[in-house]
Amino acid sequence: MSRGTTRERLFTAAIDLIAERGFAATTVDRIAERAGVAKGTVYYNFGSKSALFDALLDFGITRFAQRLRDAAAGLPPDAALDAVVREELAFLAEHEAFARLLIAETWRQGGGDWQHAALMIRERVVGAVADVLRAAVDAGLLRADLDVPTAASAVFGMVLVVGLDWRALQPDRPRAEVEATLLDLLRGRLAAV
Amino acid sequence: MSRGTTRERLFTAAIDLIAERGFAATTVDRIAERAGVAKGTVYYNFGSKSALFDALLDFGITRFAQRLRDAAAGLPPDAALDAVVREELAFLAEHEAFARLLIAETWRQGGGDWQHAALMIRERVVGAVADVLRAAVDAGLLRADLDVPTAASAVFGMVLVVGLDWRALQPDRPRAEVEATLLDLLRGRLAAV
Amino acid sequence: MSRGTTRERLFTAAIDLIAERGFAATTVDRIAERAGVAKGTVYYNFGSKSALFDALLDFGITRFAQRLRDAAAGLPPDAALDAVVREELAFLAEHEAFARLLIAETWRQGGGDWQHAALMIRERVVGAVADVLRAAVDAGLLRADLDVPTAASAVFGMVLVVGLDWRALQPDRPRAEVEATLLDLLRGRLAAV
Amino acid sequence: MSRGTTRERLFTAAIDLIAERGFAATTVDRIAERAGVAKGTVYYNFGSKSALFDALLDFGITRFAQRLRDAAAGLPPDAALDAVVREELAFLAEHEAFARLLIAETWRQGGGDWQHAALMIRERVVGAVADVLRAAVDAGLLRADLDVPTAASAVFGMVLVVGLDWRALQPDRPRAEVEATLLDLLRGRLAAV
DNA sequence: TATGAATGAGATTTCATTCAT
DNA sequence: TATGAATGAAATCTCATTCAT
Repeated sequence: MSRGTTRERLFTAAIDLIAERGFAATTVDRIAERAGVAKGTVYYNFGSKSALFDALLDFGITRFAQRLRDAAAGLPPDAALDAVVREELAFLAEHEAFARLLIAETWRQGGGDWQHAALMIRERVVGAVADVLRAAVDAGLLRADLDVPTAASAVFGMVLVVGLDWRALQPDRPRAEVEATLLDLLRGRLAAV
Repeated sequence: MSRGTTRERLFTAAIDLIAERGFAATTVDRIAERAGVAKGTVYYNFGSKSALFDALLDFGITRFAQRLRDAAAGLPPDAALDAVVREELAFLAEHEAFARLLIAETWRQGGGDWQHAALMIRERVVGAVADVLRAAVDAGLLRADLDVPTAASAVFGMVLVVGLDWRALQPDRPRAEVEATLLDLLRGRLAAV
Repeated sequence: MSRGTTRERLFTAAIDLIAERGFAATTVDRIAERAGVAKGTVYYNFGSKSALFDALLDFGITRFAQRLRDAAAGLPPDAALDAVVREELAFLAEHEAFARLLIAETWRQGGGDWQHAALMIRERVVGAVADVLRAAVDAGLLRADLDVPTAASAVFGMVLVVGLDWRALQPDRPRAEVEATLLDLLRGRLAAV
Repeated sequence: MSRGTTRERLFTAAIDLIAERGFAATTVDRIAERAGVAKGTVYYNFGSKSALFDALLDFGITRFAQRLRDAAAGLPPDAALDAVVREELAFLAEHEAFARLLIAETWRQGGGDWQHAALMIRERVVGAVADVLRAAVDAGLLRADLDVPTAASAVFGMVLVVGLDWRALQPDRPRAEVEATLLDLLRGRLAAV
């Protein structure tokens, strides 16, 4: 089996398991078992459990950010914002396990390497949202004095939490409904009249 | 040292450590060490590591929910929504470690005990937000067909993520600025004109 | 069981086993088994396998050096030299396992902590021999220009190697005979006439 | 690359590493890495880690013993003893890593394979010293009742320990000085007058 | 002749829990 | 009410060896 294939199998297995139980509670034994390889293979490929986690986080974040950028590419600013929100929700639904992992392992403090991971999230995923907001500001669609980083964080967080709650509490609900509520909220269309 | 004092010291120590490393990665040894007591004392007072965590979560959530309810109490619906957002942000700033713990340990699945904890969050904290939204709908301030649970989740999540990013990335920024951006976003005041 | 007792039992067990197989080939499992304690107890008391080894080396060297000093104490320089040689041989016979460990694990290079251990040997055990030689020089019994450190190293090494070969190859030979050959060699009494 | 070259590169790498860390603590991975070949190449050439070690020990000991015999060949007994000591010291200086390996891995017991290696040392290297001593006894230069095996062990050990201490502690000291002290000690020329 | 990904047995280490004091 | 030495199950990690290429 090629090295690449093995690494991907381990990624998939690890994402699922870490999402379910968390990083610390997921054993290398189980990751190897689910990937269908020997335990030593994890260490041959990644060196340590936490190196596997780092690689996996990097892999997932890169894909996530790229998805958001691709969704917005070429659209006018107002449509781009809707597209980014839609795409984030779609990604969460598709990669629910990774989303759980992201929210559970990201907001750490002090723990050395985790700080680094947290910054990666901000820079790459939230950054994609911020870029769209900034383009909307430049196009005159949003207030010129908008606090873009905070707004990007707010949009990203709102969709993330709503997405996870949706999957956890009402998984049978159609995505369109959840999406509509989010877009209404975002566009200020909550008022009664 | 009184029992109450010992328990409180253990609470504080556990919150800090779990916020830093996560529940599974926090050892009873370190909790006891930071609290300045012997390891056996943890077991004498709480019986087990997870019982300590449950007690701590219950304690924190009760306070958090009560703060949100108190903030909204007696206010007209529109002012109540602002007040709840303000209070959530204030609580996050005051109890940053607990907030990190909350976001890190809540969205788990399959873990058995964790499901229970997750529901407690939803029912008690997000419930406080939902109550305010429902009152606004009843008062005709918000659309009658508003998806209240989703909106509550969105509001709670937006503030939570923005609050943690604020503390992590720009701790010196005045709370008023962050608050203003959040309220504008919530009230649909982002449009350029 | 008191902590002191447990540590001593682990020392004894570890010295025997490391002498037989070497440090790296001796498992913590076997050390614990021979000491009659659980494996975790080794870690509770010493923190790591190599910390146990360091403690054990320090313990053994301290005893060894003290035995040599005590043997020479109060004797005139010429008798002191004989006494030190006799005592070194006696110690090797009594603590054969520790002697094997000493010779096997001491002359390492580069490996970080081992350098430190090697210096301890030199400073404390060989130092005891050097002190006796220096006293003999001062008393006019040995050449004033004697290279004391090298001579001390030579005397120590000669007795060490002879002692280990004796135990390994001819364990039934009386110590007196081996001792006599060593003292003759040392005193320059090998010549035919 | 020829087979001979590969084997030599592996010898050199293994000697250095085993001298630094010991046999058990030296991994086949590191040997291959330092030799600049793939791990499988070690197995292709030697079949196993211990076979590599055996071959290396045999190679080194053969050379060592031969050097001692060559140095003594054709000399009168008294000059031969000096020559053997000088040559041993020279060999240690040239092949310091091998000497460390020798002293570290020789005095084991119970290890099964090691017993064999230990006997090889005794028979071949110390045997060369013993032969010279026996010739001196036969020539009437040394006491007829000299315990030749013990004396050979003593001479070999003295030079070995002094040589390693010299390289480890005072590598810049000229060999002639160390040599002179050893020969004086051996010839009983330590007395003050 | 050489490679290096994969293995799995066995090593070191961790840590929640117990219990005698 | 509190302690901390001891435990042992279960975790992480190592590494000699194999084998398809």
